[in-house]
Amino acid sequence: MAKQGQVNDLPLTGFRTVEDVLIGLRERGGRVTPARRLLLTALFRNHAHRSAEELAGEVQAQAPDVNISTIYRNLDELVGLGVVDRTHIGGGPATYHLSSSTHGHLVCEQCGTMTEVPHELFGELGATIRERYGFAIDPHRFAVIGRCAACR
Amino acid sequence: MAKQGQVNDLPLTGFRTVEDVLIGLRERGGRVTPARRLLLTALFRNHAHRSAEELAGEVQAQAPDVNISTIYRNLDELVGLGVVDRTHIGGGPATYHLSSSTHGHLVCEQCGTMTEVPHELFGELGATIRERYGFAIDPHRFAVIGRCAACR
DNA sequence: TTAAATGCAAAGAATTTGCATAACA
DNA sequence: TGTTATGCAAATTCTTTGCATTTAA
Repeated sequence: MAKQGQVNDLPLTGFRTVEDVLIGLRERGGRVTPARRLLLTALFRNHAHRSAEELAGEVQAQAPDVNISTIYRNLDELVGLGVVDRTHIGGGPATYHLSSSTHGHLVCEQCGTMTEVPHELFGELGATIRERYGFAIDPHRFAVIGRCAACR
Repeated sequence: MAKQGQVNDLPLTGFRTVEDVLIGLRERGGRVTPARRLLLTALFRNHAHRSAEELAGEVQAQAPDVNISTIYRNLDELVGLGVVDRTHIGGGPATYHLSSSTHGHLVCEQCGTMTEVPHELFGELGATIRERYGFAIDPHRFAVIGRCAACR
């Protein structure tokens, strides 16, 4: 059984709206609460990377009583469901944003297999490279050469 | 003037041994202390990514009185000097390791220019990809396609 | 001698957890 | 009604900082 406050964490895919996610959540045994709806609304409002504290601020603008621990618990849940991506930057707080479906590729130099991986994986790298070298990664032509699990 | 406990932080390059770094440090107005020598010795012993706490443990095996705050202060200094790289993984503690000179490439899809960038930039990405997909990036064939500063 | 480095303790920031209460389904 | 979710406070983990003391040069 899942521990308290955590729904079945199989990936939740194909969502497009706040209500989509909430419905998926309910189908998995979770509950639709005001805090969850407000958090998702904040996340859907824009795709910027925001800290738990920033998201809490946005939620609290509507519902001042929502505690930051509730934000953390719900973010953990959404990360587990694949709805949200978490990124740890520098020494600062983790940032969260809706996971996107764009992707990069892992190309095996041995068998040529191409594995799609979520574009988010490269997000931080892309930002760093742009900053330091003025080099813009082409997200649609992003490929990494190496050896796949099968060939190793 | 640099604040207390911090030497001139221009990059310190071309070091190969613990003593190299210590000499460079002294030339910049820093001092050679037992704690620094032990920390560098630990870092040079292997290139694994280790947390401040793990490094403190190795130093304390020789000199039990060295405090973790001294480890943190010296690591900060070495990072500033370019001798050590710091990586923030997951939610856990930062990890440190000697900076290496190996590199990857940024290939411009327009002019074909190839820019070398320190391999460390890809370190975290490589670890993540290996973990999640079992895919091993070839560090010598790591190339990223995009558009260079000049062509943008 | 004197500025830099250290030890120690305390503060800080980010996140997690325990538990009683509230509220979805 | 029976869990699940929440609020609140306290605990944890990692890191930084203030200050008196020590020490390298």
